[in-house]
Formats: sequence, structure tokens, C-alpha cells
Amino acid sequence: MNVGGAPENGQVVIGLNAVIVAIIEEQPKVLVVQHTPETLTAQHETLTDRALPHDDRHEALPFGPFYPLKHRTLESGLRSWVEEQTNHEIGYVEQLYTFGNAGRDPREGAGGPRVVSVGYLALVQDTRPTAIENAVWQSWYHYFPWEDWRDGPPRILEKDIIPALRKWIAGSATREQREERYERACITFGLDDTPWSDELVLERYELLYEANLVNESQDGKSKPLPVDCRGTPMALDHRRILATAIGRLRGKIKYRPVVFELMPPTFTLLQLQRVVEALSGTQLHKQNFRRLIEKKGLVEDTGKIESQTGGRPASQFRFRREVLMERQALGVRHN
Amino acid sequence: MNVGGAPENGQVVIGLNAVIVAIIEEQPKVLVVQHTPETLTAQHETLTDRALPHDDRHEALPFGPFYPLKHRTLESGLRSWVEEQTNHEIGYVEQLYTFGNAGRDPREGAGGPRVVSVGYLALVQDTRPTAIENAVWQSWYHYFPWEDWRDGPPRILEKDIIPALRKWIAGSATREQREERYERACITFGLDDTPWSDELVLERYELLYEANLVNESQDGKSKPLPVDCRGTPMALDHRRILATAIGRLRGKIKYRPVVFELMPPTFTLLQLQRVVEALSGTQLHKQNFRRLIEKKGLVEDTGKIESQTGGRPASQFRFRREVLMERQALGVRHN
DNA sequence: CCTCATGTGCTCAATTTGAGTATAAGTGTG
DNA sequence: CACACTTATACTCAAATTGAGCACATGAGG
Repeated sequence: MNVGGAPENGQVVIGLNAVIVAIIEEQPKVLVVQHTPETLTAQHETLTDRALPHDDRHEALPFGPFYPLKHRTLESGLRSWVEEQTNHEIGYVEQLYTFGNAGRDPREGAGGPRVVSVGYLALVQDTRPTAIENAVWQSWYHYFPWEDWRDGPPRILEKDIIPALRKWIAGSATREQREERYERACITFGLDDTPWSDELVLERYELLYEANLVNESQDGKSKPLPVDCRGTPMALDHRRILATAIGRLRGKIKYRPVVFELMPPTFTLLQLQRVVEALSGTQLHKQNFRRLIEKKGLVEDTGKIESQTGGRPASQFRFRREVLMERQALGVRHN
Repeated sequence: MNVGGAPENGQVVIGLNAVIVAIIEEQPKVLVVQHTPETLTAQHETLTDRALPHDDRHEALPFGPFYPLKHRTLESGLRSWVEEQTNHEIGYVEQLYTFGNAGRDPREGAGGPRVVSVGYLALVQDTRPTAIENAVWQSWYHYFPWEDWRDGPPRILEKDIIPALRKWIAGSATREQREERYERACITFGLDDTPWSDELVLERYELLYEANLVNESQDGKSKPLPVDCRGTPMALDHRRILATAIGRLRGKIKYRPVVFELMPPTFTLLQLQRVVEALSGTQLHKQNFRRLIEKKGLVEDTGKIESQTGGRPASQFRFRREVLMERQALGVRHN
């Protein structure tokens, strides 16, 4: 019996996609690879026996294959190639989701193996240049400009997205559909005074995708949308994976102390706040944020003083590693 | 180039494990298959070219292979075999986690393919007998007796587990290790007045596993532990998958209205409360629970009356399906 | 009619949250 | 050096939420 790879059942390869996040100058950045057909071939070594369609020369998430004989676990497989290729030590790693849709990788299909991708979120502090060719740190709001509310509602929402959504709602075939679309747009995009919820990143992206308002969903006939307006597209379904990661991280920081994985060893409370704000894309009330952090006891004063604040010098704090185990239940819940 | 199934890289098969949950008579039940070597062979059709070790004739989670040529998505693959085999319509399905550890399936190894399992949580209401041979609904507290706090702290905790944990803590090699173990036991098992957290199901199981306090982790030399005391073991790593599912579901009901997937079309508020209690393994304050539910507006009075309550008749309610989209942010947060 | 069991409305204090005022302690400027 | 400007930090206060409980309603069964 032909176990597993039985041709009649189709073949499967497992890929590991990493969303590697760091904060650089108060911006939430992800490591992306600028693909040309050549670098793609080099990267996807085992996968690219076929050329990529022209369309897919987009920025991509770093990707590595999973070798069942070499890697004891999925996570160790991920860690090994990421650390090897980026020279970064990755502290926190979390499995996000496994993506197995047919057609998610255009190179599959007739004869090609099905590519099932396990997405991971990794948090790093160290942002030295990586050894990955063509890899750069890119703000994640580059891909999701409507997610950054740190300076109030993003202009692109008011000016472009919401009108387009209203048109999409109005273009419904039936009344039911219209109501459903309206409802959905309200929840995800905060139409008509519905509150904005920072965690619905994936839900928003999927709505835009279905409504044909992002470039990935263009059919190739209509002319592509202006890129800087609806965010930069990514290769394959990578923007979806990134949306999953952002949503997950935004949710997680509210109840687990994962922010500290992105912080330097010591930091001021305002620096911490800026990082939380960068991730969640919102603004926080400074005094209340400070009260919250102190109450949780996640942090302790080092006694040292930071004086490059531009104002009164601030105490430097350190994350109390002890509490990583202690009270799993606490993060930096804001709003 | 031998794509994907390249022998030098090892082969991979993808399996789909389902934790199918229903509430029957106020107990949270999961569908398990009582494996004999024969049924196992039938079930794991593509996988069992090798006999299972004797040890693994345990209860197992229903399992189905993923056929990349037949199934467009992982989820549809799961849905199709579950619905076909159980005759149950499954409403809610959620991907849990992808398990790819080497050695998680003893049938891999020399020459065998690596079995990567994608675990899913499915919620059903309908509990008619299934068409799966040897499948039965089993209370999940059968496998995790220490997780049921509905009648106060479970006796097994005080009498057996906590003493065993203290012994494990005391048996540490170094002072650091002792402190770490103590800390961890406090958080997960609520030692010494640390509060019990219902969501840490997996963390508790893993601690017991590492401390050699559950049967799966027995080395085969020492005599097996009394089963009814530390919960019934399951095949392979299925108890871990189940723990993941319970923890996830307990967390989820607090912020998403997923409980209703387990409810009949109409129900009284007490019935709803009992279901939440069954899932979370805790007791809730009746009046406050009612206040919470009403405030959220998740539910509407049908006008009908249930009089089989044993006391004053109760109003029957219905879940407002509309809110499934509406405010994603709300569940039945208790405690 | 009385008891028992549950359903349902309401109270009340403790705590948490959201928003703001006030003051401290640095930097750079005229 | 007085002054504006910036950030840090302490404290206040009202509104909202939560945890616990009392009281009464409404059925069944003796």
C-alpha cells in the first residue's frame, strides 16, 4: 500500500510561514521578502518546479519548508530556519493557523503537490539586518493602512473605503443581502457610530476581499486599484496570514504579557505604552495605562532614570519575568 | 525534481482530528471511538500499514484523512467526513491547532510517513446515535476529572493530585527548579489560595504529563496509575488535543456567543446557565448570569413557557441569530 | 393551605473604568 | 534667569460594572 503520498490521493507538502514582528521606532514592523522570480526560486527550493505567475512578484512573508525527517516538531522546524536565515534569536513563537485551501498557491494544480502552510507568529526585539536576501522590515500598516488609528480615524477610511463599502452595500441583489452586508460593514468597519474593534483585522480584510476592494481579489480584467490607497498587496494569501497575525497579537496582548517580548530589557512606561499603541493601532490614556500596568505588577522599577525623554526624566522599568508563569491571566488590557 | 513527497525529505500525510462536542443531560460530551485494532485499521485506512502497539488500544478521537485532490479546504475535508460518518449536521467548526510532533503517532518512524494532524473543534446539538462504529458520547470530565468544579473543588484534587504535585515539587533537583515547579503548580492548579482558572486545561494536563502523573506519560516499567483517579487515558496524543479543545472552548464562550451552537432552538435561562456551567466546570450566580445575558441582548423571549421546571414555569428564549455578526465582541462572560 | 422548587425583579456595596486636574522635573529660549 | 514647553507622576471623581444577596412570584404536590 502506498502510504501517504499515494498519487491517487494527491501529495501534500507542508510549508512554514512566519510573521516575524518587531517594533522599530514606534512602528510595528514585519519581515518581508521582496520577491523576484529568482529569489523566489531560491527560497521555495522544493516547491518551485514551475514558474510563478507574473502577478505574484509581490512582497512575501518569509517561508520555509518543513522536513519531517529533520524536524522533530513543526515549531522547531520553524525556529531552525528562521534563526538560521535571520540571525535573530526569536523569543516568542505562536502557531497561528493552518492554511490549506486549494488554489492558495497557484503553483499547485495539475500534478503539483498541495501546499499546506502552517502560519506562525514570532516576536523579536533584535532588529539587526538579516541574512535573508531582499528581506526588509516593513510597517504592517503599509499593508493595512486602515488599521492605524493612532492619530484618529485614518483618512483613507472616510475618503475611500467607507464610500466604496456603501456602494457595495447598495449594490446588493436583495434586501436581505443588503441588510447583511450593512450589518457586517458596521461591525467590522465601525459604520454609523458602531465602535471600532481593533481585533477584527482579518474580518475587515476578508470583507474588503469579498467586496473586491483589495488588489488580491482583482480578477485581472479590471484595472488594479491604486496601491497606496487600499494597502500594498502581498504574494499568494500572505496578506491574509498577516491579518490573522495582527488580529491575534492585538487580542493576545490584552490578556497575556506578550508585549514584553518586543521590549528592550529596560524601558520607560511611555515607551511601553507606545509599543502597545503601535500594535493595537489605538491611542491610550496615559495615566490610566500607567495605573493598569502598576496594578498588574508585571513590571518593576530598576531605579535607573531615562533622561532622554524630552521632558521630565522617567523611571526605567524591567519586566518581571517571574510573572510569565504567575498569573497567566494578565496582559495590558486597554479600552 | 521529486516535488513534495521527496523521499530524502520524508513524507507527510495530513490527518484531521475532530473534537465533537455536545451537551447531553447537562454533561459536556465528546464523541470518542473505542478502538480495537480492527476498527482502527478501518478508520485510519491510509495510515495503518503497521499494527498499533498494544498500549494504544485506547479511546480515540474520531479521525479522518485529508485528501488534497478531493477536499478544497481543510475544513471542508473535515466537514465532509464528519457529516458523512456521524449523520450530524455540524454547525460550528473551529480549527484548533496543528500537531506535528515526531513520535506523536507510533506508526510513523522507519519508512512511515510523518502524520501531521490538524485538530478541529466542532459543536453539535443533535445527538442521535452516529454511524461511526464503536463511537460513544463520553463526558469530557471522564478524561479530566479535576476540571469539574461544579460541585466545589473535586475530591481527587485534594486527595490525590495536589499531594502528588507537592511530592513532585519537593523532588526537584535544585532550589530554582523547586521554585519554578511550585510557581507553575500554583497558577495551574490553584495551590495555596491562588485562584483556579478554568481555561488552563492544557497547561494543567501538560504539567501532570511532565510530572509523570498521567498514564500516557508512564514509561511502561512502573505500574499504570489507577485510571479513575487521574482520568482515562486516550490513544496517541488525543488527550492533549482534547485538552486544547476544552481550554479553547472555555475561553471562547466568554467573548463569543458560541454556546448557542450547543443549545436547542428554544431554552430557558437556567438551561443556558447549566450549559455554560457544564463547559466551564464552574458554578454561576443565577441572578447575575441572567442580568448578563439580558444586557448583552443575545437572546429574545419567545413568549412560550416551559413548565417542566420543577418550580415556577420559565420563559423560553431563542438565540438572536442576528447578533452572530453584530458585536462579535460578546459572549457569556462569567467570573 | 402549606411546603418546596424554581423563576424573576430589585438592592447595595465594592471594585473597576474613563476622564480629567494638579503638580513635578527636566530641556531649550530670549 | 524667567519662561515656555515637554514629559512624568500623583491624585480625584463620577459612571459603569461586578459580586452577593433579599424578596417575591408562580407553578407542583401533599
